[in-house]
Amino acid sequence: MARPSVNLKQLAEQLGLSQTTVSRALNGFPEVSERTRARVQEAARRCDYRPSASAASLATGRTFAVGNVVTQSDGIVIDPHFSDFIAGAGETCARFGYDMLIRMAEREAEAGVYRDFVSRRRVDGVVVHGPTAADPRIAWLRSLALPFVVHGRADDGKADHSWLDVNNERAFHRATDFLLDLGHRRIALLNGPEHLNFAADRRRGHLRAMSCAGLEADPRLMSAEPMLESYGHRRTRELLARAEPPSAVLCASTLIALGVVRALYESGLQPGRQVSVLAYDDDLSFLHPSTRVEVPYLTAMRSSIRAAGRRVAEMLIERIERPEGSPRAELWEAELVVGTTTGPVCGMARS
Amino acid sequence: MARPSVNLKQLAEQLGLSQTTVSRALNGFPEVSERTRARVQEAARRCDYRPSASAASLATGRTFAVGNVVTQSDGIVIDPHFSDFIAGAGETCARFGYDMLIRMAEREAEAGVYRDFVSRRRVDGVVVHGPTAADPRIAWLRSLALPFVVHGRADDGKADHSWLDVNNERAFHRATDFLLDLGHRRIALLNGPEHLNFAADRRRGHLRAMSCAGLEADPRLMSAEPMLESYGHRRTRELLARAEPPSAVLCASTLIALGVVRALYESGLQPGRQVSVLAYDDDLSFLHPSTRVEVPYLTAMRSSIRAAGRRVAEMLIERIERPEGSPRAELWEAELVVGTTTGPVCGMARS
DNA sequence: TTGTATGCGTTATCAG
DNA sequence: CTGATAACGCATACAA
Repeated sequence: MARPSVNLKQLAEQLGLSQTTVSRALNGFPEVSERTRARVQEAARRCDYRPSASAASLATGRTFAVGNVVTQSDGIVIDPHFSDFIAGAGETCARFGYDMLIRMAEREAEAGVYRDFVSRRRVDGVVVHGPTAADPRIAWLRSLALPFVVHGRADDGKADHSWLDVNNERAFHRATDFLLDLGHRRIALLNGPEHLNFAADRRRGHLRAMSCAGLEADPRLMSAEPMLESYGHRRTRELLARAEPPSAVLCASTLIALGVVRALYESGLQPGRQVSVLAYDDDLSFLHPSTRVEVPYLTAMRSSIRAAGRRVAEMLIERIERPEGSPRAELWEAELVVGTTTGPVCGMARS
Repeated sequence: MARPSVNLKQLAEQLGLSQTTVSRALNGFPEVSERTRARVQEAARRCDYRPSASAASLATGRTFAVGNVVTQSDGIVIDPHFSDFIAGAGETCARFGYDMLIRMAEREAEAGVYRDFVSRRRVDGVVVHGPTAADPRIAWLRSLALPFVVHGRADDGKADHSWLDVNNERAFHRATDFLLDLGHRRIALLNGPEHLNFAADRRRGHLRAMSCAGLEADPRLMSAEPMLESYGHRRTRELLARAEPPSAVLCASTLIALGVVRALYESGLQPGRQVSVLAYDDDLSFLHPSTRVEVPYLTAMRSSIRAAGRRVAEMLIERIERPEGSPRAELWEAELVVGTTTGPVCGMARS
């Protein structure tokens, strides 16, 4: 058992003051004299006094922790996109004196976890990850009166809660336009799981761009799976084996793109030459330098998921600390970064 | 503000019992009659009663949370290896009713975070990540009497605390032997940062294997950097540009290996033909299907970091719940998985 | 087998 | 400006 340091009572005794005064001095209450405050702060520093989190929490109802439920429904658990988001959120939390609480659960148990968070007063608020169409979690959280911010959009974003999302539809519209401008017509879409709103939005953006150009998207060129390197690899091999292979591949993640590139090379093709590759780039920190280099390698629509994490945490803390304020919504635009993996349609893959 | 459900007092009143009896019934104390217990449990379920975490924590001193300090000293923050470990630890924690607390901090502030954890009674124990030679954190934690388990080895593993590590030295010894058996002599090592023990151990294993074979390792073929895809890519291009390029590359991570493979293909070389690639494989879940296939792609020394996370959390919870027990230490062996990226030395790269 | 009383370490209310 | 005193919600030593 870890033994704590001094507590408020001991500190007060040592100073010859009451606990009340010491508490007020430390918590920045205005009515305490400057002389006393200085003396108290000095003593607190000397004794390395810190208030017990559980005692403070019991007294105030606040925990200074934000919850994150990690569901492990599909085989994959914590994917790198998620952990980069957490890294960003963690930065903000640390800055504001909050901790991040992570709880793993089956997807069906997620409602129970929120209830648990509230009944046991474990967190002050939560981040909702991976919203789906008509996501039931929104209603649960509202009925629990637990502050929350959605990373992504639920209820088409018109709901009365805070959210932050990337304009995925426009990002994939633009990405498709870019490929169309290069002369590509047979464009494969390697999307993420489309029960998730962000992936559905991306698909819609792609389809809109195609139809705006008077083209019909070939459903056989579209797929939706968890965003793994192996998905890009396997799917690309399948696509290349067809009678009419695509001349361009649009990927929902740089991880997928790595697999696509690997498969292309294995088939003796060069990305940007025979087949163009364009990916959505979450600016993952461990792939960072692949994209953030002098001459970008991968052509991509980019928006930092870590920055999103930072901002979402800010929004959540604001909801927690000023619940009377109105919810905020932000829609970020991804930027197009032109690298070397895209080029005009040419060669064997001409359609 | 989230409004809680019923508390113990209300539940007791409702049942016409004392808080004590209700508490005991719920916590499985033997002295309560079965009839009463059943009645209490039924009522608790009906009211969805859950004890307040802060109140319970204040009364017992336990928090049912384990801490993880994430330092962001180098640019990279949460790398995928870390998050996969967390996923494993999270599984165990969930199973035992613990939550994972994540706090981000600068490396220099880590000592302060542990003190904060203890003084404010925020967690019951912590996982120590990325131990270095003569890691000061061990002493801090011991002096704080905070239960901890090290993922990796500190103090050469002879210290009086629990730890779990992979036998990195042997893994890289074996990996090197495997390449030597294939006839490779010029072997490049793309290691992780060598101030971390695991990387230092890997280097040692590699060097030992070389010297056992009567060979001298060429320091110009060895490098140590954060384990990014871009590192593998850039470094491979450098190596290939030399007068005497290596015929084999030994990587500290599959992420690095992906970059190596990409660079090889860009140079018109095929992994397993002109240049062999062997990686340490943490069995990262999002790369899982690339490596866990019928015919493995990448030749690798494999040990699941997620399984390590599961086991470390078990060990930590055991330390927390039975501090009088003796610490445990486990050294896991990585298994060799032969894939297609290695082959006998041949062609241009013959040395 | 059940109940009473007290402590856990803060914060907050209300006097002075 | 400062100080008693009462919550906060649970666990537990001690009585009955």
